[in-house]
Amino acid sequence: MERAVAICDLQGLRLTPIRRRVLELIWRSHAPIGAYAILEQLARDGRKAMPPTVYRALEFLSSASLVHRLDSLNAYIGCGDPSEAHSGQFFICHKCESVAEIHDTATTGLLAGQAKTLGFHIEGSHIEISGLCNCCEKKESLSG
Amino acid sequence: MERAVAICDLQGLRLTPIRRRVLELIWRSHAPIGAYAILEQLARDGRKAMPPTVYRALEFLSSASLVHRLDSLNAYIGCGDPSEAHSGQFFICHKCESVAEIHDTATTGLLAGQAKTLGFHIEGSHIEISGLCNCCEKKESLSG
DNA sequence: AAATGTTAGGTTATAATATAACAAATTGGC
DNA sequence: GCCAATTTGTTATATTATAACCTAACATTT
Repeated sequence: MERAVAICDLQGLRLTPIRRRVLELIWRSHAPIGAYAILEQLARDGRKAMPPTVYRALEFLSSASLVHRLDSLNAYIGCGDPSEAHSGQFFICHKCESVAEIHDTATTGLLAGQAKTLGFHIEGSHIEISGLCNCCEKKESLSG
Repeated sequence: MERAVAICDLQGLRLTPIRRRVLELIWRSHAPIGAYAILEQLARDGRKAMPPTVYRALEFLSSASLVHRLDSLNAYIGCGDPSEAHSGQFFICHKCESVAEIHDTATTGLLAGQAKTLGFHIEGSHIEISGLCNCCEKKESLSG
């Protein structure tokens, strides 16, 4: 959290109480969390927040690269390394919902090469891979 | 379309009239098309289809690899090469909505390597890259 | 042909996700 | 304090997706 504050300060961004609270909730969740789940949590705080409040906070946090939206899940996770450029690879376990985020420049590079061939100008290379994490796969092979 | 029919026959899948019609509509659209847009088209045909009808057809076509769902758009496109394994890279222009689909085994291989390091078992490697296509980027640079 | 099982489609209702539009409040600079 | 800009509140609604249950079509066996 301190890092998040520092990052915002550095860039002149305002990490207001709501935004900060949403960021905390995302970090505390061990799995990707959806907008309406965040809304429920805020309601427990006593805040009577409405959807736009949450979506605005999420948009702010996304554009500050403090969280990532996982399109395949309609859900959000904290960014493992906000200092990195905005291009990562996400390995999402569809069983336990854990997510591993890596930043592999070789992959990004290959895609950049393909893009060049196509004449395509990449703006955001964000990759979601679905499968089973190590732990869940072991469980599968036991039961199967 | 003939290919689609052939592929289904080969695998014992039933490309019923509705499924076939949905597939046609997806192919005729030059951009990714959403479920409710398909629904409207079906309505113009005179069919009074309801959402589940469309979603079922889409699920069938997806699992037969005849179409791909683009999570970042909540929309569908025809698969450029249904004979390929189910792992492609999609370069999506956020201006004109065109999509280029490629199957780069090098990229898939790199990700497989990363997955191995993580102990992750990949089940579907479907990559969506956002940016500007060649054509739209040129237009941008003229106006900017 | 009748009985049966399986797959596909129809129908109703509702869940889940996301945004538009406008009003009010807060913040930071002057 | 006052202005302008940004942030948040509020109401309403748009968009996307599925649950649950029923009927129809078709295939296989009897």
